[in-house]
Amino acid sequence: MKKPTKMPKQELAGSLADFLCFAVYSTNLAFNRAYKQLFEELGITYPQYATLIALNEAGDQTVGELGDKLFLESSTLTPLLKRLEAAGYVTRRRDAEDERQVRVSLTPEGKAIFEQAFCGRESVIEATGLDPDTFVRLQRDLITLRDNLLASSNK
Amino acid sequence: MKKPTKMPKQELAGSLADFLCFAVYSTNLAFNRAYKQLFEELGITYPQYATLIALNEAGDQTVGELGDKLFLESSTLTPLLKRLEAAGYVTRRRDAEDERQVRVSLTPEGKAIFEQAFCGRESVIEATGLDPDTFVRLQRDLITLRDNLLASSNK
DNA sequence: TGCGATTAAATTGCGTGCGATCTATCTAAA
DNA sequence: TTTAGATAGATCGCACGCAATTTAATCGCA
Repeated sequence: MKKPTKMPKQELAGSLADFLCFAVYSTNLAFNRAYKQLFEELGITYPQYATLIALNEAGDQTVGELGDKLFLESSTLTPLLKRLEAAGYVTRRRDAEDERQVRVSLTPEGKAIFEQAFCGRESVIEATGLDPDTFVRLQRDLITLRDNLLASSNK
Repeated sequence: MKKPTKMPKQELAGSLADFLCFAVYSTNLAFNRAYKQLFEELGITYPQYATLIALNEAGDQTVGELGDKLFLESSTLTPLLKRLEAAGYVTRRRDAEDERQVRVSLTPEGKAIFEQAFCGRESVIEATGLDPDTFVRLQRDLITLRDNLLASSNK
């Protein structure tokens, strides 16, 4: 947590352009649109791709562990994982040790899709028009912001 | 558009933490959660609040103009505006000059809700834990990123 | 004036995203 | 051992968000 400096009052204007949350919101929409064509060709969606990244990163995880990494609830993940399973990209099975948990892992087909999307994303990265320093700084600041927001909303 | 410098290859790792799009995506989820309680108390949602900001900013706009500001399609805005109308926060009426267009404006009740949310958001801004310089820089970089992405996806 | 092309919004279908709730399983204390 | 509580996923209902399509109004040009 950086110093919790209070924003000066004159920053509190009422225009959309003054809202940091709107900058994040609209940039997220823009990323969705930028990636749309790539994902459509592969037959997956943006959050499904994030799930494949998480699975490729660590393999064999429970729904809860995936949710922690992706910041999603089981009510979101369960249907998403069932769609990935129906597409043949992941497997879901009850853990033998603890039947409450469901373990998810990538199939070879899922790994192939992940790698195709991973290669394709380079053109999107170039489309950001950011120099590497800005890219890295932006990423770091966003993650700090995210974690501060989550920490405060879990008070 | 800044210089379109190519990202160095070694930045292309496969972990969620390396994806700028995931940083934006998850920060957006975090903002949603941070604002949730405030909006719930007021009986609106996060995108509805963005719509109220846009309406307060300029008043009396068509659905298309709102969509341009909010980066949303009519298929998203029409139901959202109907819900705001049902709640009594906006009015929708066909333009007399051009009956294809629908003009939307804030009611006094809508303006009151906007102002209550506007005051309440200060605590969320403090929860970001960002110093003002970082806050401003982040906002500027995000908007540049967003506009570059949108420009490239409209090729 | 007539009529095809264009435009604005609405509708439809599908995939998130979440709170609330439900079910099945596991844990722990009496 | 029994059973109350906790835990992990799944289900349900609702609100986005968009592509594709439809409907209604306007425009353009002969």
